Amino acid sequence: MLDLAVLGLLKEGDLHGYELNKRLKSLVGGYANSYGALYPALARLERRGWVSSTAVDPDPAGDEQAPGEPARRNRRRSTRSKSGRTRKVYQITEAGEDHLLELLQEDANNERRFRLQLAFCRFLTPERRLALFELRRAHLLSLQAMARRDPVHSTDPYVRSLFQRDQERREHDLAWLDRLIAGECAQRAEYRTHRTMIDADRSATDPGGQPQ
Amino acid sequence: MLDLAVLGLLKEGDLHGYELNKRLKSLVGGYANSYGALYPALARLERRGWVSSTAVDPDPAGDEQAPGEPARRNRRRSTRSKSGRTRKVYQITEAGEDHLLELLQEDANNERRFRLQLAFCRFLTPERRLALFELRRAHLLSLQAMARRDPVHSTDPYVRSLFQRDQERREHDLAWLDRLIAGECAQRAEYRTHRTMIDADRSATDPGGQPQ
DNA sequence: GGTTACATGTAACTAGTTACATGATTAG
DNA sequence: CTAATCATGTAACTAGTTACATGTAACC
Repeated sequence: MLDLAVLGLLKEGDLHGYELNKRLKSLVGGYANSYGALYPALARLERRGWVSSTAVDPDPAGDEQAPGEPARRNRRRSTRSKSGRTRKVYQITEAGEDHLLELLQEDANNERRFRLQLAFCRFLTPERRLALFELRRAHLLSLQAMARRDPVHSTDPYVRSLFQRDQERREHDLAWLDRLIAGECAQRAEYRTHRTMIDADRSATDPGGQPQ
Repeated sequence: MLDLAVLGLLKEGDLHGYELNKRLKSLVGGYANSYGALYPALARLERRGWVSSTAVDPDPAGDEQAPGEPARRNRRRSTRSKSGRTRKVYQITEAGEDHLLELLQEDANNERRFRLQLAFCRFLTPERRLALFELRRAHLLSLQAMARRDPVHSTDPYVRSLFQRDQERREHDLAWLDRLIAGECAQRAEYRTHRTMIDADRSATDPGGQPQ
């Protein structure tokens, strides 16, 4: 799961571990500053060839930075910015990008995973993205069906309140997902309309087109 | 976490592992039929003296059953009901009940744990129950504050949609919790009114009582 | 001169899943 | 007779947390 998050964040741009962790915290709702998971994950990703790393000196003789580097005099504050020690900046590899696309499509029966998949689903093709949403939708529907099949037996008010909240949450989630799906379809329709208009333009002599 | 769920369920009545797992499935939203976690947990709980177990033969020479046992002839279907093999029925011990009360009060910053705490919070005193709710409320408020402090930077529509859902969920959850808390306070007020009436009855000569 | 933030990492632990092994009983 | 359900368990794995170790540099 961390793999998905890390690869997704690295696809947006190169980062070092500490910075990755900060972004993870805001991305995953209430994620601990759990370096104990992140650094081993980065090492693993590198071993498997999905990311590569570059040691970056805080006081750089390094010249790998952007070509329009600020001049020497304000380096001490601007390029070093803040860095206690040498950082390891990670980049995603081509193999890593392929793997990311795989991770973005699997399952969707896991709340946390789907959250990450959604956060990076823009990297998928529209078709695969829609498939992901539909998969999640099917899962939510099956949960809802299960809940309806065997309703709460308990008479305890706290348990009943809990289960009612669950149901409201499921319904809210489904409505939200449906809006996302509708958005996808609208986009697709827009694209198709656009293409149709171009087609019509290209062959203005055509009389009917497709029915409906 | 399983400890909490198991002790809570056993406090309601003696159960064997297989049955426990079925109840867990409905209690914890979408819990796998994960015997690989349950049976080791039961063994651990027993080692620590929080539960004790009794082997129950499916074709009982056993006489531990309720005194009003149905007669011999329909035993083969009614008392055995369904049992492929010898079951191990677990009971909660006194030490286990103490431990359960501890588990019911710790933290509340964990979604899944709080779910279980709520499911069994009826075993707490009203004071401790209210304290639990307030703890959870404080946690939700801090999450909300955090989200407000650094809002979404991303312009990606999927990410934005995700974070908006998060906020709606937080608000819905808080409102729900507030209703629970209000319920607790109402109960307390009811009790106090009741007691006051009794007090007034007992000493009808008393003129003022406490102001307000 | 102490606290906070930057930066990387390890070890031990918590928590749960997946897959397997085994075997009895019951319903179709 | 075969599939499903009942019933208990183990082993290997996935996933993440907590606590520790280490050191720099900026902020007040």
